[in-house]
Amino acid sequence: MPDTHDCPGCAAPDLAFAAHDHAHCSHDALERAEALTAATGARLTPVRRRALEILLEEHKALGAYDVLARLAAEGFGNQPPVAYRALEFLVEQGLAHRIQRLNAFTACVHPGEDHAPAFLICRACHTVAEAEASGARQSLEAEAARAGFQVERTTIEALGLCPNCRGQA
Amino acid sequence: MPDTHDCPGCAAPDLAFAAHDHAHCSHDALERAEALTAATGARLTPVRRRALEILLEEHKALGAYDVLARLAAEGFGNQPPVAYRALEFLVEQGLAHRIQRLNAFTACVHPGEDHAPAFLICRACHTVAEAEASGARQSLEAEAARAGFQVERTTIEALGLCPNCRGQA
DNA sequence: TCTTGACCTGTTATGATATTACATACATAG
DNA sequence: CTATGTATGTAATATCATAACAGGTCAAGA
Repeated sequence: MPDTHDCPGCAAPDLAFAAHDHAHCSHDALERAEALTAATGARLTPVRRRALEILLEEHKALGAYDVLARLAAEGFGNQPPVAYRALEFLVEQGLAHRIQRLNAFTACVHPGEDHAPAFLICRACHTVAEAEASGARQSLEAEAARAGFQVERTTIEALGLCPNCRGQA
Repeated sequence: MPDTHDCPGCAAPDLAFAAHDHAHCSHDALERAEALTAATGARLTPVRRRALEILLEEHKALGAYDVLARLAAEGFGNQPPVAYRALEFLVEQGLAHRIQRLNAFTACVHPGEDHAPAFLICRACHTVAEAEASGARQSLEAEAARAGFQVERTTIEALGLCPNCRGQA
């Protein structure tokens, strides 16, 4: 299993926006997913695995129905729960994330590493990058603590323009 | 028009979770809303004003259809766009916020003051508190800048337990 | 005054997202 | 082999959101 230094997500915070060997990038994530689920006993079944592969194809967020259409075309069930269940599993296992702002899902770029992700969503090309949010998360927790609030889950997302689309505007 | 020191939102970051004179709190927000819209020329029409009053009744987030039902019962239109348009106006004017995690809306507790809000959402009682997110937002911007990403809008939300519900668990 | 144009409200229709409930299949521990 | 838990498939429905168009109001300018 690769260590942290091999993790493309960690090595390049702007990974999603930069040209890179995406085949390697997604292959790596898939391998990690297999290792992780094997380690915890979670079952990465064919639908689930395929759903993850679909999310890994691009650094974008896909709606459940987009994923569903792809799965259905490949012979899996064609009703919404098929997609929602697979996606829910991936999110629970930390293999994918839900982007609240888009009601959509994106593959995690460094599964298995404890991380507090923030998402950078380009409104022009719809690329979604996963950035480190530990600083933001800490601030948020501190503010919450002031109000006596106990944080369980956080949503930290930014909408804007990625470096590529900025250039074109 | 009251200055910052009269603002209940600023005075108490845990306002929503604490017992307080809510009649004064919501009345105050409504007054501010009137002053603000008058100042900018925006039209706080009857539906819009009523929608804001409905949101101000509680420190919770209401779905568009909840607001719609209330409006319809009072003689306004009963089709979705009626609610969505009023809510959209309120959000644009900074009089309400959209809570992405809940697909719902909540009244702003200190309209008119430039602020970067974070939301603390209690999963037990569904109270939504507006906290200061300038620290978190700064961290997020810094991280985004590292990737060359230009932030336009942020979503910063925490789901967890409010002080009251924590005690009961 | 009349007209124009901007904006607001209402309604119909539809689209997009998500869940509940139940039936069937499949793996594996006993 | 069979009981149990878990995964998958499907039907039906609930929930959230928008497009498109019609009619109303109001104020600015011809």
